[in-house]
Amino acid sequence: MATIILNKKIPFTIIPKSPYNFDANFYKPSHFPSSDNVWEKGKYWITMIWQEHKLGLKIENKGTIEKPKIKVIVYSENTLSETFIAKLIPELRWRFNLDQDISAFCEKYKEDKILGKFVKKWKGMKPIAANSLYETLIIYIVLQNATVRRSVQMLENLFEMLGYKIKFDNKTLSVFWKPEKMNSVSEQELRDLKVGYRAKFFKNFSEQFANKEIDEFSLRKKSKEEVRKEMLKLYGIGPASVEYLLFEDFYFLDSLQTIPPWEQKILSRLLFDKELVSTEKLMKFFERFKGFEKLAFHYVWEDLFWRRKNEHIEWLEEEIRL
DNA sequence: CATCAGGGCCCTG
DNA sequence: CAGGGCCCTGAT
Repeated sequence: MATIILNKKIPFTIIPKSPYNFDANFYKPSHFPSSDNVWEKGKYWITMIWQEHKLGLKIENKGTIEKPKIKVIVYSENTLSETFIAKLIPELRWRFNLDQDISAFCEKYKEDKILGKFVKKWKGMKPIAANSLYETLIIYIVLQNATVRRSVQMLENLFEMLGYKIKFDNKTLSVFWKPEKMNSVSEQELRDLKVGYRAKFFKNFSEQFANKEIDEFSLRKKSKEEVRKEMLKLYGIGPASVEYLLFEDFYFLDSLQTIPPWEQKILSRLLFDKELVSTEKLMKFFERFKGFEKLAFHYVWEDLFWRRKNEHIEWLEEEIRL
């Protein structure tokens, strides 16, 4: 696959709502790595396919948590019009969750005996989608019933067959494909990429996206229960995936209905120092953060994975099967 | 070498 | 509502 070089660039500055924690938002250490994005402290690169254009985004932190400011450079192959950029900006504001106000949460729990230390450490951290809904669904499917290594392998195999490589700002990254493209290949061709039974899930929802039966933009305006209902209709999306979607992709901060087995094991150790605590008890633990149950979960969860970058946590390593 | 479970979900009974 | 099957892999 030939690498497409992106030479044209358009820079601009955008201001997120305060508090906004650049590094904790653009980089989620609990996520598995994907070649469509890369993070360094204060910097982030991601690819995007938007209105037929393959874009490279370089995003830099130029502010602070209290006074956030972000510099964006959009790289492209062809010159982009002003109207294109004008329409792109609101999408970036959504994808990187620049407008959601979480100051009430940070204020309320900064002295909390459980959450206080996490809020102090990660003030301004919130969910960000970064990818489109379609791309996120692909990621959630490769996550299912697989170890990290295999999830990475499946996604990279898919990139190789269906995606593109672009080079900008000295980074070579993958770009996702459009649903139409995945819909046009056979189930067997997908299976050859070692995605197993997931092939039929991919085919199924790629077709729905290609036929415009799913509209991400109207979903964003719907209530949590409506989104849940719509997403559960998708073949291959069940309770665990929907739980993640509601928070990470639709930004419902209170969405905590189920705790999947892997999360259950890790939270049991982390919060209760026990092998296995019932999901009911774990859910009850988060009840005190009314309206912010999942955001509270996120602070505790990501903090653990940030810690993992610097210290060796034996029991955690055993749960993260590579 | 064989067996098994894994960061679920679907389908059946 | 419980439980088997699904794909592929690495661990045992």
